[in-house]
Amino acid sequence: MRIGELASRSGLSTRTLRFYEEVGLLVPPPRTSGGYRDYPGSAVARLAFIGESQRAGLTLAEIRSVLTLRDDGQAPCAHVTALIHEHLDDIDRRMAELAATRRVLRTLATRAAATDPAECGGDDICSIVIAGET
Amino acid sequence: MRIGELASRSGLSTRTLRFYEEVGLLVPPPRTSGGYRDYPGSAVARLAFIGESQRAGLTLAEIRSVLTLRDDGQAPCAHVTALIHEHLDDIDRRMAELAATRRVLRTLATRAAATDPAECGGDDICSIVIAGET
DNA sequence: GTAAACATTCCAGTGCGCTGGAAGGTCAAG
DNA sequence: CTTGACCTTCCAGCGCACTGGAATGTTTAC
Repeated sequence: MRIGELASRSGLSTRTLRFYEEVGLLVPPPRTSGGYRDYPGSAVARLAFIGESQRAGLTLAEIRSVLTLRDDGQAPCAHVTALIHEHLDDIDRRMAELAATRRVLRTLATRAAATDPAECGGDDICSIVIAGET
Repeated sequence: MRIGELASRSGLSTRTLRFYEEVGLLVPPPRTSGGYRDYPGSAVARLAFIGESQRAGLTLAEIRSVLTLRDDGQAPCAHVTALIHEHLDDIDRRMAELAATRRVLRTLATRAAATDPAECGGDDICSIVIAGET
């Protein structure tokens, strides 16, 4: 199948497919006599795997590492399991960071609600963000 | 004060300070006879404001927009309040996304725990990520 | 007088996942 | 035979917040 068909079957652009080849996610397929890429049917499943892995938050580099193992004939189970747990930890960290930022913003929102714009204009830049000694 | 002193007082690098000037967060200060930047004391408070705004999750472009209002003599209260609420919404969206990704990963972790590496090796790439018809 | 610490400018790169344009070659339908 | 859809390569940029190096100039301390 040519790149356009693979694109519409996978929901990706032809540009993205060529990019995936460039970064090693897709094995360079054989070419037709005219020089067109000629993908095997299995490319669709490979792209589905890539998409699912992305939805799980894996980076392209990590996905490539899994695919490379597979292409070398090795079972990637252990590697995949490790990646999953790394990402769970990562997500927990990021959620904690977001929660902290959210607390900061909530404080500012409260302060904003209590601020009279008329009295805003002291020496500081913005008494909502950095509270003055009021 | 010269750039090195401002850097150590603010905890930023001299590179970052020059970068901040380049992107319009710092007003270009006067220069000494030797061509060195000569910052007013108020630059410290300005950088504190920038830092606090960043901790609240504002982008440098947004922070600049607040500072520009201030530099033009206008009270940025209303603008700041709007930014705060935009970011709160943004954070809620991102936390929901992270939670969704986390659910995907939890599913994969469960599947990984139930996967026997010995039987991994079918036609698919990884039965943890995309479950086969087991 | 000389060395070290500090400053200047300019250009360019980082990571991530694409996306865009230009200039051209190939193939099927009419 | 021409049109138009499809394909090719190459180079370049996005957004974000910096960071790095090179080559050079200034100030301070001894």
